Amino acid sequence: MNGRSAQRLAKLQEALASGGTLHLRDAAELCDVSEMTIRRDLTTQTTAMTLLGGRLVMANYPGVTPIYDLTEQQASHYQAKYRLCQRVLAFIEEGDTLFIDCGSTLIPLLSQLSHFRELTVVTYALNVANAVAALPNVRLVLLGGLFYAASQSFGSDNMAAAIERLGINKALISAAGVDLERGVSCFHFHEVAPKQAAIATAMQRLLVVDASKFGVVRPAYFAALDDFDVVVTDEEGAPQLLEGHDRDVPAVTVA
Amino acid sequence: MNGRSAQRLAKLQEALASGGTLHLRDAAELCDVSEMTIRRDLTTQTTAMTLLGGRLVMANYPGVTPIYDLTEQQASHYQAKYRLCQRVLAFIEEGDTLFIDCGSTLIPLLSQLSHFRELTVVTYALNVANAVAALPNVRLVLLGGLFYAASQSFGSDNMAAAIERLGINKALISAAGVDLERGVSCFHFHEVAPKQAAIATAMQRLLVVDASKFGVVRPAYFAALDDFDVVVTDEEGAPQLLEGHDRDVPAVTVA
DNA sequence: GCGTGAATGTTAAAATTATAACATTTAGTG
DNA sequence: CACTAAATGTTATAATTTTAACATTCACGC
Repeated sequence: MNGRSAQRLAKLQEALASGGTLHLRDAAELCDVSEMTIRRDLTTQTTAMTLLGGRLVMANYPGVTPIYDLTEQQASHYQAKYRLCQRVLAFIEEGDTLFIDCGSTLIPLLSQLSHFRELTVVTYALNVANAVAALPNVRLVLLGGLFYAASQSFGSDNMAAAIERLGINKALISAAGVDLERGVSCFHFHEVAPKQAAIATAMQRLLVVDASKFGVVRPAYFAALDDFDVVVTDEEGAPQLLEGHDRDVPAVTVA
Repeated sequence: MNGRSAQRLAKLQEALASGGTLHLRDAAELCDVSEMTIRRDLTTQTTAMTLLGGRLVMANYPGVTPIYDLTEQQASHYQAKYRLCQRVLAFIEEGDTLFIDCGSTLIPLLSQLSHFRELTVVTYALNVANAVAALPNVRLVLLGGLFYAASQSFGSDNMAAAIERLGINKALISAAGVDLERGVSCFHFHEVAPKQAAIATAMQRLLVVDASKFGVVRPAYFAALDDFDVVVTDEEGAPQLLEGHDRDVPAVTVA
């Protein structure tokens, strides 16, 4: 509705672009208007900024993003994820070189890695890289390429080759679908190459999936179930789902 | 001092690790204690979390980090950076493939890129990648490798080769030191290869430095001043510093 | 079991932030 | 130049968050 309002917001957004927060007071001063005007700008226009306790922040930054505060249900859903990652943690040893897959499943694991003395993490996901970059005791190797926003990860021609050059100890792989007959699958085709390369090189292969993925098939197939050494999941019934079909199946660990 | 307190904070930190905020109310519920106890945990123990307007956030996340709110001086210092980037913006054209260097100099530029229809950004810096990842209209190519926390950037053997395979239109290079005689330098040696490769391949080379860098020499030399087509800087006196030494010097643009 | 001190809970007051209502200024028009 | 409407400022009030003080519970040694 108002050009000047948009200009102010743009100016403030520049100020925040490099990270940080701006107190409403300072924002008002910077634009030479009253605090109330900034408040109104924020409610009138659509903007990527939010007011959080009197401070202006970029709403789309990780660490602020879900202003959809974790409520009870989400908190309990988080509990499940957390337990899953706790179980994964038991497989990690001092000095390991871990391949960590994209997606949100393995994110809760990352901050736990601070308890080790020295680790190396190899990943092709931006959200994983950001979490690991904050850990001083973990060496981070990011496999770059073209960015795919949908999975917050990178893809490139020679990613498989790059992975195979690394001495990966344990591959932690996530999936969107796991079916005994039709194997393990994900949503995005560019994830297939890195996943397969990691499975091929790693000394130990862990599939980390919550139970909701069982019996589901997704567009991009990337492995058979018995390509994995261990399946880490979170439901009591899961082992039965996988066993007794007179097939080779990996050991199943329930969180 | 207290094990249970530390445990609670750890639990909360897990919850926040994947990004987002947690209302004090929910945090208290999650730990099954009163809000006051969480408050006390936060003040007693040293933690990476902060309370921001009643919400728990990871203090070390970009977008929250400098709780050292931008005050007046910082805001004016920001103004300088902002003007510098505004000047750079004038060189960018629709459809460009930009190489964007690491450091903080070019960060304010990135949110401005949303005004174009289509661009491609090539970088080896994590902070640049994060800012660009949020822009739907910009293709992001991140050159990966081993992460160097000091410069928030990646380094690898074949980075130069990877850069040379890309059709880079304009290289936006930053520096920590610029000296007419002793050339352009930076702090970290792993930055030399990507910078040089970008300078070698790009069709147009822009050196973006604020005036405080003139006359300064840093450990890692990476280019002569006349390797650049344009120098973008922010002080009136700068052009004179560079001209009249009967040498080839690039065009200088003052913000 | 009792006493002790740390940990936690509860409550009230202070400070801050958010909202709403109304006043004032500003830019544009006839 | 007066009129109008949008934009902005001002002020009061409500809601929320923070702080401080004091009460209660819990764990542990005697």
